[in-house]
Amino acid sequence: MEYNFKAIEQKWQAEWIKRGTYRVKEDSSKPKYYVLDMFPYPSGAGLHVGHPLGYIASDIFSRFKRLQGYNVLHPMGYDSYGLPAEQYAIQTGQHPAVTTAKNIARYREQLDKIGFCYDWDREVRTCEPEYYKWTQWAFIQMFNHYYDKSLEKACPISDLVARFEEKGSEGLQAACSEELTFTAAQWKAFSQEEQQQTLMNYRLAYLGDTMVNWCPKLGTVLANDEVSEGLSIRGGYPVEQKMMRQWCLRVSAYAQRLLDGLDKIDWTESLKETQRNWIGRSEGCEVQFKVKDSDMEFTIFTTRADTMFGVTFMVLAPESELVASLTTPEQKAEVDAYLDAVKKRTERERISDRRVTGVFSGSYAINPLSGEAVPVWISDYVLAGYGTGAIMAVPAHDSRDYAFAKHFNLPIIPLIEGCDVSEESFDAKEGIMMNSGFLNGLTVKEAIAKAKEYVSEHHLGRVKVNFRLRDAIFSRQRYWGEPFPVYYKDGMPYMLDESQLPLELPEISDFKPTAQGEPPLGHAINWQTPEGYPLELNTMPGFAGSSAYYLRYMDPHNDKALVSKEANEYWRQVDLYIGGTEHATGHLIYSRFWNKFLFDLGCICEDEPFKKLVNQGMIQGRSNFVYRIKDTNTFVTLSKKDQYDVTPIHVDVNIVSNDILDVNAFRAWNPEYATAEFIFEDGSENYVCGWAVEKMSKSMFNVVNPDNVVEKFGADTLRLYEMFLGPLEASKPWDTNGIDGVHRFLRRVWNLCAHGESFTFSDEEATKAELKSLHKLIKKLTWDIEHFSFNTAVSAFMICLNELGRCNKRAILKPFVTLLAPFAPHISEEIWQALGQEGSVCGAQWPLCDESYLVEDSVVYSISFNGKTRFSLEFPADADNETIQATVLAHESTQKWMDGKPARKIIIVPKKIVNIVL
RNA sequence: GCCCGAAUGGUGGAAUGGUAGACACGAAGGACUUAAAAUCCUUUGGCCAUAGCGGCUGUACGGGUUCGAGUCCCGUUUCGGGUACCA
Repeated sequence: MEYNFKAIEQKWQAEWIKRGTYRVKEDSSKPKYYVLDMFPYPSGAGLHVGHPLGYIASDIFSRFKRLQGYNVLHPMGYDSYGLPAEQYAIQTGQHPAVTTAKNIARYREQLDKIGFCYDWDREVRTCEPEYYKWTQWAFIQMFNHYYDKSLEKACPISDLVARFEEKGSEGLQAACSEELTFTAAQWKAFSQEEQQQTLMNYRLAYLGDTMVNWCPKLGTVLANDEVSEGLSIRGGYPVEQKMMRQWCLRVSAYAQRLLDGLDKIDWTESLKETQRNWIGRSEGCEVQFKVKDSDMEFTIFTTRADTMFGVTFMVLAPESELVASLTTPEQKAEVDAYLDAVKKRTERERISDRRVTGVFSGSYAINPLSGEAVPVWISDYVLAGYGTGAIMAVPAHDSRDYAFAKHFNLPIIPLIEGCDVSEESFDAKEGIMMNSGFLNGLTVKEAIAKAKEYVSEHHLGRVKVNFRLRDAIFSRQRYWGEPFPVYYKDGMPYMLDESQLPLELPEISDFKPTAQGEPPLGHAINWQTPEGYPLELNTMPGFAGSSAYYLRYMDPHNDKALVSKEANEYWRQVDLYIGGTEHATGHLIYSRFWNKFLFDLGCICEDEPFKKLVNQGMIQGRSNFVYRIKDTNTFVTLSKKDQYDVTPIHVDVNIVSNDILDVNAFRAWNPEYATAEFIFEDGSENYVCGWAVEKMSKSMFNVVNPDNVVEKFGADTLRLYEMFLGPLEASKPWDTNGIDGVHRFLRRVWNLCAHGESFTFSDEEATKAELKSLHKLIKKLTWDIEHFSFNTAVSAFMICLNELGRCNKRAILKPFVTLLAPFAPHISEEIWQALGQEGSVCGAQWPLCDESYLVEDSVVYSISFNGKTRFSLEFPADADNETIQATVLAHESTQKWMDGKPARKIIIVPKKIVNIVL
């Protein structure tokens, strides 16, 4: 009876569906555990072998927890709104809903073949109305709330209105776009429109004029995390800065809580650090500078208040509103020319070309500490969006200011004793202050504190904490996304009533912007409320649907709430989240924000969504090359390629096995190579290919599809092999060179049980040695799985099998297949059944380790001299240190090595080592 | 530039400060077989020795702590990831 993995896997996959093996219900009699994968965007290319890496790991973990008696929630779904489907629609005219459904079906088929234990009854798709109803609902809630900094939580906007009616803006501590001051009387005198505009300044979802990343090629704005180095992540098109009126989420209101929350969760330090940098808290102060010969003043932000005596000029961002008011008539022409030049440069040019540019505004500012007047410049090295869009420049102690000062010949005043600023600035925050009035003689740290104190006491400014984290731009000028539950009346936005949700995405046939430049929804017929008010034409971005999907899995069919209180209080939060690091500053920030907001509303009971997070590494492609001798159709094997003038050519990795080319398949691969000749390795008919690690992509012919692997070796082999490849978190190339090893392992397991045409098992009792191997395995596996060390776990099975030899005793095999079940569920089920066990191995009990089997009878000690091993001696396991010492010292080899000298020290450590120091 | 992370045989990779190279691939040799596949056995870091025992050396490089360092500390190099005028 052969190991017919194909038949076995089909049989059990069908059986699991029939039995509903993986269906899960809330069950208060069992402890719960929630294991989640980052749900995929179903792309047209299907899954490649890199995608299932994390899914396999989480599947093993889920099955393990289940065997340990936990009630495990392990769902899967699709992030099914997004740009690629829409780009494809523009190119081909195929409706995104159609291609998305097709892609999902393909993904499902591929996932099913791998034998995952998902509860598919809980599947969610972000593009379905029953799902995005709750995305829209959350948006309405954000619109109707503001963030109260004194209470450190979101509060209803009606509270804010009541407050304004009572005492205006006095004493208000709320997250806002700009600080406003008005009295209750003024508030009451505001027109309806003015009141609404004022409230917009505080809402957590607000319509704001902001600098956005505009991608002309995609015809939409993008969030900061959707742009990298001036190019869009999707498609790699250039992005430019543009002022637009957009829906935004006030994520920045939660900056401090997002930062503090990191200390409470079990994520890798590096990922937390990435988030900390992205949030970018910096403590400093705002200082007001008066403009010379004018009653104007402006505010700057600095973290180095100690360097105020070294300010030799000021710089404004070109986009700053101050530019217009501070530019003098004489300088106007020059400034306008500069602003024009800056505007023309794309983000990408600004990044690649770091030339120092700038222009003098004509105005001077008065240093509030020294009273001196310094020129105000305008330069694009100052960003409008951070701090106040204006800085004080201290060229001696800031490298950017230094470069600017050198370029424009501005003075540089050193402030720290002994520093040399003739070649470069001294940026370090250390040393003793000089040239700094009342700060002289203090260390930099002391000076920072003192200067801050001085500034606040003398009302020159205030202590301020700034964050780098920006509000999220939430509008996309695209079709394939959630419609906003928003309509406009007299130009003002209003939210639909909750009873009108979901607002379904209308059908359109043209996915391009309208002739008037409106988003594609402008093509929709009757896109208005029943009362005839026009609906919002933008749609929500990709991260909208993925920000709370983990909550929906808890209660996916509830049409009364995102998640019921009971379901949420049972499942609470994701215990283990597995996914890639690429979401560190996008999804993983937005989800935390969204979760904290819902927590503030009292909808959910946990403040953080993902308790533990594990990042799986990327699987890269391993490309193969053949070497064609120039101007011929002859190909030369790897070891001889240097003897010829050759061109390396990518060859499809699917016709290469262990780097050996299937030459017939190669001839058939491409008509061009039909008549190819080969120069083989010496003494064989083998053509050996070269290889390189590259990104997995179609153009490199290195994409490996999991279906092909399943077809050839079976799902159990794929699962084991992906884990065996190396540590889960490490990036590694896909390389099938070792897959025979794990496949052989499974066949050996099979062959233990299968003899001739049936299964035979021995009923004999297990020997002590067999039990020892088994319990060693139990102990190691339990530890390895809990620590996500799946590669060593797979090795542990192989070691155990080597030790067991040909043992086919039921007493050993039953626990063995239970242990194997999380890794290779299909073969485990088959053997479980053959053993005559009831039910499914998935419902069995994880075996417990009996440590007594692991106790050794005797222990071999290595005897070392000065740390170098010289010989070995065997002792009974219970021998005490004194006996060991005495025996070792009396041994003739010891006498030889000690050569009559007394030992200085004898160290016996619990690892079978005796070390003698001479 | 800044912040992380890594570096171990021909390859993927093991190793709570305690016999480095587990496990697997590949390779070499052998058994079985008409043959192939499959299976099984032996060897496999390097150098030296070899009838046999064995010896030396070795975890990117240079130092240090320690009885003992792949592991901890300091410095250097290389590679990978993140981020970038954030004042």
